[in-house]
Amino acid sequence: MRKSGQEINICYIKKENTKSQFHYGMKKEIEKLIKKALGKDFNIEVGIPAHANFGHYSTNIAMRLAAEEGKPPLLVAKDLAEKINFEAPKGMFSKIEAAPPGFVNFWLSGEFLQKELKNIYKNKKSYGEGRLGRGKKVIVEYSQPNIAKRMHVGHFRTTIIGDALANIFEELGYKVIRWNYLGDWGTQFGKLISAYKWWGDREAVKKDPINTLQALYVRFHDEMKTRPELENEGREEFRKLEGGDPENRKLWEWFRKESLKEFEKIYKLLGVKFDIYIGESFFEKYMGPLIAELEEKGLAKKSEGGKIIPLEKFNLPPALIEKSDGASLYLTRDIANLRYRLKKYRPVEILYVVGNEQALHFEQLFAAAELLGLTSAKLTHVKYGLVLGEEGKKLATREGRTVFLEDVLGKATELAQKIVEKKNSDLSEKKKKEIARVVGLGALKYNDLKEHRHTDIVFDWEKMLSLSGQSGPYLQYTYARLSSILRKSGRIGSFDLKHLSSESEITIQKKLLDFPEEIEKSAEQFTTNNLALYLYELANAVNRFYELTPILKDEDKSRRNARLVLIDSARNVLKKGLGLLGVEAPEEI
RNA sequence: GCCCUCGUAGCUUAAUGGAUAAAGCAGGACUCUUCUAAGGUCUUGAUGGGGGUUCGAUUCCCUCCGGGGGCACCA
Repeated sequence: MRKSGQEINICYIKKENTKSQFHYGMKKEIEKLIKKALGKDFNIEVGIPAHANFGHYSTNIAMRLAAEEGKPPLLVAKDLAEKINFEAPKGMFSKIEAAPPGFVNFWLSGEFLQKELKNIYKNKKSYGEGRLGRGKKVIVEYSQPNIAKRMHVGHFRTTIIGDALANIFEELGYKVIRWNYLGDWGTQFGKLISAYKWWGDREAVKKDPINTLQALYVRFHDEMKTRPELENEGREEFRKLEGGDPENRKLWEWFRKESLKEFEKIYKLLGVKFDIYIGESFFEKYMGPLIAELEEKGLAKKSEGGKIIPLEKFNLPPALIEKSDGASLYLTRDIANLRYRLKKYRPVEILYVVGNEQALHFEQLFAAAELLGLTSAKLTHVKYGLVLGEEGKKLATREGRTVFLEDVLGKATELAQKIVEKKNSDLSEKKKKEIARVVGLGALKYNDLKEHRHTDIVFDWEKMLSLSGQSGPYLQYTYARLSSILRKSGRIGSFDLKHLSSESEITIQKKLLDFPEEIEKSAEQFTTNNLALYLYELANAVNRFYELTPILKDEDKSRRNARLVLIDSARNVLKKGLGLLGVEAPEEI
């Protein structure tokens, strides 16, 4: 994989640009309303307060206006609240009030919430979809496994974060290109070829390709400790490979083919798909011309036997693009890759979902892109924290200190299987097995996606396999229970949503209304934790609701059906939201 | 040494510069004759230290302390 900084945009702005670019949903509506009431353009921000007694929505604009106009904030807020009340569509709010020190708080009316719920219910398939990405392409690069190495827990993060972000952008109407940039080129393959020539066994590789190859690689590094000359040998083999040596080429192709087969198996287990598998080797043919061009334009120069792009003006160390032996480097291939993508696909944005440890590489890449005028897309390094070993240190393949993805998946499924046996032993074996798979995988994915991607994760079996509390299975459980109620209810007949006036019912209605904005936020910030938390809060509100409110037994059919509409809508949002996170929602659990 | 990143409850984490810092786990007390107890209810408990900007700072700036990662012939 790309071994593994703050997102870096192409203009070399160091800070993440997280200003709103999509905007759809209630906040946007209220912002428009305030603008109208204000009668002037002002940077208006509407938020959702932390406490229910401060309203459904809130704005601090009065305090900023007060500072500008030199008036008491609360007075400005009161004045503004009055104006908005006048401008607001009839029946939209039940209350708009000014609160000290100068907030304006908004409460949606029951009537309005009911109207919105009806919309959500009627458009259940499309609810959450945005249009802002229409006609635009985004390339999301993620997973990036290395040929001849087993995928480990580190790959899990890039793969599921990338997959979720791709889903989220798609939901907003973008055409998303899911790109698996394979680590299939570089000195490591010289080392591997060298190792194979020393100790390789054709039959053993055939039988168990990746494990055998990986063992060879680890042995090579071990032996290098006592035989340092091996290092040069590895480099030489890579140089030969890059020069077109038939024997090395053939070995490389073989290793690559076998590796891809095994990767496919894992992706199938993970439920992840890619549109394009183009790895580093694809760009080999562009290396010579690219380096020549960089030199011609005066961007690159010789240094210490190799060739570098000086990047002082970006306050960065020089970027090495050609080694003294003439071999190309990771960065060189990435520059070629970027140019290729921009030309062929014309994306508006490219996301590189790669660990924090590669921050410098991407700073250098983006700086080089600017020098070359490759500025037609916004480039973002979507960084994530490392998966550290239990002792809090980096897991390294070279030393053989890793936890493999397959083992994690297996263990999660096994644990889920035990729990299904205990909780739902009367289900068929086939169903139990399927539930164990979905729940085990859901637990792993949710556990990761619920944390901010910048956070380092210390590998911990127990936490990874958590099946209760804020977890994937909790959401799946809620979904399955709602499904069960709706199965038993039969067709929902006529209903009157006016019945949905209890506190818990209003909480759910309001929560459903926030869904589109949560998706938008995820896309703006390239995060999944907000969406994961949102779904948990929705599920929690729903669990509290049906815990105390029997739905099917209700004699009042109109009220019964209204409640069914409510939980059916919640069920659909849960399903769609989980789907965006790449988590399946089972009908039974 | 330079750069990136993180520091919030016993543990793992949330919080566009806002109002009473939010959860989960673990601990304690309840809760299944009632649509799945993988649930629900109650409860203990926190912003590393020091400055600054601001009406308001977990958030921005400076500094110190601490963890993790990176710094031209690996990817």
